[in-house]
Amino acid sequence: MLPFCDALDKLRTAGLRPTRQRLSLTQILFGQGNRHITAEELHAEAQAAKADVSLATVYNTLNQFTEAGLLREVAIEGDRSYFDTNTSNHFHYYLESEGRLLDIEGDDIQVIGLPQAPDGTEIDRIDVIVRLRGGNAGKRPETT
Amino acid sequence: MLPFCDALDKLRTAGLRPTRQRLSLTQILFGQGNRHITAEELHAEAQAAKADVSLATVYNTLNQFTEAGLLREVAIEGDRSYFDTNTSNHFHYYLESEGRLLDIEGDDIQVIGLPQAPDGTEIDRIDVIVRLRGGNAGKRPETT
DNA sequence: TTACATGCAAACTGTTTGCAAATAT
DNA sequence: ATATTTGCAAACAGTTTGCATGTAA
Repeated sequence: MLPFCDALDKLRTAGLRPTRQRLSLTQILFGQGNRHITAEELHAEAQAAKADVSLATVYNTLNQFTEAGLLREVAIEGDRSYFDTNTSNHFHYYLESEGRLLDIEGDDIQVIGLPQAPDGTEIDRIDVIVRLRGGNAGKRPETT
Repeated sequence: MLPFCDALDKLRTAGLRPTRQRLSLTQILFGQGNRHITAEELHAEAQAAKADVSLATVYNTLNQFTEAGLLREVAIEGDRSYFDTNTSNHFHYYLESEGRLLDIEGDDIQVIGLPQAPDGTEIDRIDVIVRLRGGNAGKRPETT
C-alpha cells in the first residue's frame, strides 16, 4: 500500500483533487509494483480495504488517471479493459487460460521491419500482446 | 462479391450448413480481399445487399466462422470486435482517428528478443497493433 | 423427419451519465 | 462560496441467449 503522502503528491502532481476516494485508489493501485487491473477488481480491493468507493467512481477515476498519464489502458479481449500502472514502453503476455496480463521483462524485445506509417499519420504507440496458451503460468500471486 | 459456388464450397469445407444467411454473409465477407469488419457493419452491408439477416445471426455467424478458422477476431478497443478475413500471421495498423484497421503489408516485420514463455505455456499467437495518430490515412475506401 | 439454424425480444455485461448531495479549495 | 467530485440508479452499447418457427439433410 502506497504511503498516504506519496499518494497525495501523485494526485497533486497530476492536477487532480486529492479526495478520499482517489487517495484510496491511488494507494491501492501504486503500492505494489506494476499491476494490471480491471475496474471490478479494483473495486473489490477497495471494498476489502474498507475504502468505500462506488463502482462508478472507480470507473471515473481510472479514466481520469489514464487521461492524466498515471495509467495506461490495455485492450485485450472485447469485454473488459485492463489498466496498467506501468506507463512506460513495454509489451505484454496475456495468459488466455486465466485472463491475466503480465509484463514482458527485458528490454531487448522489439518490433523490426515496420514499413512507413501511411500518409500523414505518425505512430502513437505499438501494442504487442503475446498470447500464451495452456499451462498455469505465473506462480499465481494473489494479485496482479 | 464471392461467387455463390465458392461460398458453398467454403461452408462445406468448414463443416457448416450452407444456409441462405451464411451463404450471403460468406459472399460479402470473402468477395473483396482482406477485410476488417464489425458485426454492425456486416449487418448493414447485408441489408444493403438485400440479404435479410438478423443482427443476432450476424453475431452467431461471425463467431461460428471464427471458431471454424475462417475468420480471426482482433481486439482493439474495449467496445467493439473486429473480424479479419485474413487468418494468416500478420499485424495491423489501427487508425485511431477513424477507428479503422489496416493490414501491415510486407512480411519483413517481426518481433525479436522475446524471452522464453513462462512455465508450461506456449505462444498461441502474437498480436501487434501499431496505433496511428492523426492524418486521414488510407484513401478512404468506402469499405474495408 | 430430425437435427440444426434463424429471428425476435429479452437478458446480460461492462461502462457511462444525469442529477442531487457531499466535499475540496 | 464555488467549483468539483461522489453515489446512486438509470441509461447505454455491444453482444448473447431462450424459445418458437423455419429449413437443410
